Amino acid sequence: MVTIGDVARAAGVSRSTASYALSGKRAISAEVRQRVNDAVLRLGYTPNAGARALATSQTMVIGLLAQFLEDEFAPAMLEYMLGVSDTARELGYDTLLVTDGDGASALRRITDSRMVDGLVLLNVAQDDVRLPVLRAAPQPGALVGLPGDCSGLDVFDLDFEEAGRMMVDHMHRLGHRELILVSQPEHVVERGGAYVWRLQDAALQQARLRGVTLHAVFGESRQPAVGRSLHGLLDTYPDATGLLLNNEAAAAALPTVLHERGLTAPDDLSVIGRYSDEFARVFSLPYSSIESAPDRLGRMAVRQLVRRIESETGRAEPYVVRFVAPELVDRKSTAAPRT
Amino acid sequence: MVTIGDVARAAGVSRSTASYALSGKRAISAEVRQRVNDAVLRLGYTPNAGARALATSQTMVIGLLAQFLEDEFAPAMLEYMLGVSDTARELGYDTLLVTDGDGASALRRITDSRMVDGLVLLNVAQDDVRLPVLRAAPQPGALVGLPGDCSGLDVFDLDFEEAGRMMVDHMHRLGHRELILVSQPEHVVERGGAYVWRLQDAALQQARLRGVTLHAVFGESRQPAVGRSLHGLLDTYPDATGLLLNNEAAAAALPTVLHERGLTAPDDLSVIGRYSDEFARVFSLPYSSIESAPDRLGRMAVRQLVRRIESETGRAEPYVVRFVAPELVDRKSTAAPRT
DNA sequence: CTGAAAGCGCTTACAG
DNA sequence: CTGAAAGCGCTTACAG
Repeated sequence: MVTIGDVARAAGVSRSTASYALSGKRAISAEVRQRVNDAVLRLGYTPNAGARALATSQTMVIGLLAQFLEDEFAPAMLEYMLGVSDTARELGYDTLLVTDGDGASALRRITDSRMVDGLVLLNVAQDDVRLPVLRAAPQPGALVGLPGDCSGLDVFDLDFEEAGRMMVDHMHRLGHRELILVSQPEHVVERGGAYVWRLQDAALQQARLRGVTLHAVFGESRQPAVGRSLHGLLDTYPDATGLLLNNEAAAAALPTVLHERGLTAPDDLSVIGRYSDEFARVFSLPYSSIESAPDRLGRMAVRQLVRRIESETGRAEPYVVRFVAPELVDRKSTAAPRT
Repeated sequence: MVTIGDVARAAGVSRSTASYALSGKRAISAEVRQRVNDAVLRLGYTPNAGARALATSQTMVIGLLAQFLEDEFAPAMLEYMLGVSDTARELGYDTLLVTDGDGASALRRITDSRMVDGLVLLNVAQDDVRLPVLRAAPQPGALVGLPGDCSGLDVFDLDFEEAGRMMVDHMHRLGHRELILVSQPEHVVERGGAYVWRLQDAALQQARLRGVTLHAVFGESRQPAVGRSLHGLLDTYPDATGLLLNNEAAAAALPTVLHERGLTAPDDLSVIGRYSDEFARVFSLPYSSIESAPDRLGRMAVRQLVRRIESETGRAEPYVVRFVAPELVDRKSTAAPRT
């Protein structure tokens, strides 16, 4: 292994001078800088990450905690992960991916051992057991997903309340008076998936306001249950003319279900989902949707995290809770109801 | 930060004794061991990962290189990633996720700086530019995907040749005499996605052997092109009675396409894909498929990698190239052709 | 503008 | 069975 000592010797300078020449942290004569750079190239020197971390207390790694729970939809998670990983790299950080079932103890392991400079948590629950660990950690943390208690952390999420209202208003404006809202499975709610009820409660309230009947139900997230459950709903509420989906798995399953029933959107049924444009493409989903902006949320979380990591003042800045405004991407799956 | 020095002082022993008590690498009196353990618990000590890495030259991290290319299908990649990450954790390793566009220089960065003890590469191409870098690295590497040159590396992949033959034979046995094989986009082939032609060539040969007409074509991987291309194929080969898919995006788009044409599998068309059971569930795909076993391949790669990392003899063992035998998962999407 | 030295927090021969 | 010391490869005050 070639060390900075080798570089220094080859350049005929001391190790400290070699180090400073590379970091640029103090003035170095042009000639010495040149000799050091030449030596680096000639020997193929790269600083040892562990040694640097030990000396500087900076690892240049951020931890990404992603939980892949049985009843959650993995492909949706991937988009957040890539947003985080790509942004981290742009800002000079590598990403330690943690997918442990037990997120709290994994988090403790990573933070206590100083493997990372900061953390991004995905899929954050109302009363997330990882948060007390994260608050107690010496590293700053950023969340994608709104918990009950945001203290001491930066939080980024879609404005699910507004998304719920938008869905209802859009349908109401077209003339719909009876709608079905399919949320995530009840398990997700029980586990504290706050976005489920944030969207649902707002939608229900808006429906009351507009005089619209809204049947709010929990969906499923795995085949074949998700398909069966959609069939059941359409059987149960035959007069509903619009379908709102806050459930990626249900959205992915809907084309098949509609096909099996011989229905077409928007002729027979108007449909609005809540997922990203990328998700729509990947799953060939022809339904209008509220853009969930996973890449943007991942970027925002990492940017803020790195700001806190890198600046003294950043550490002390007040914590932020930032909501992305929902946007409706029109894919022509809604229309006036059949009369 | 609490260090092993703090633990040693609290336990009234030297730092080396504290270290040995924790590692168990030499005999320690029961009483001292007890005092050290108590101190660890009381102070909440966790070893500093960077310091340990520096002292031992072991990071207990493996690097996972995943390339998300524009014309490849991300959700399929996720399954491999989780197989790797979960297995790594079981074996005591964390996972550094690298998703850089430029895989070769990212790989060099990770290996030169000694951030990882070993590497798993996904999505390996015939003439993968990352392989020379990996071979030159001091850490061992394992591949998921078969390159042209396997020297110096452990390689794991699905037996795509056998998969191609199985698809053709299965259809032939049911009485089909004209089939369409939809592969990945031509870009994937040009970039060296060897599995595309490994399956295709074997399928073509088997078709000749059986007297079956096989139209082998490149598909697309993004909406809306993938749907249009499937429509085009069904228009071009109206007499084909069976469809073989070596293209996850095409499989995901097929339900919608068949719906739009008013076709049903297997009544109007027999279909076999090549994807995992998990993928079938996630995308609600009702088609029989050759199991691509991403989790198993990820596990195998990590197991072998860790064996090489951890044992002296493991380092020296001959390199392996191991193929997973394809299995056909029957979802009742094939039948005798309509006469 | 440059160098000698201390220190980051571990592990592990070397001594006893 | 235990301790004092060296060393892993860096960075960064401290001196000049």
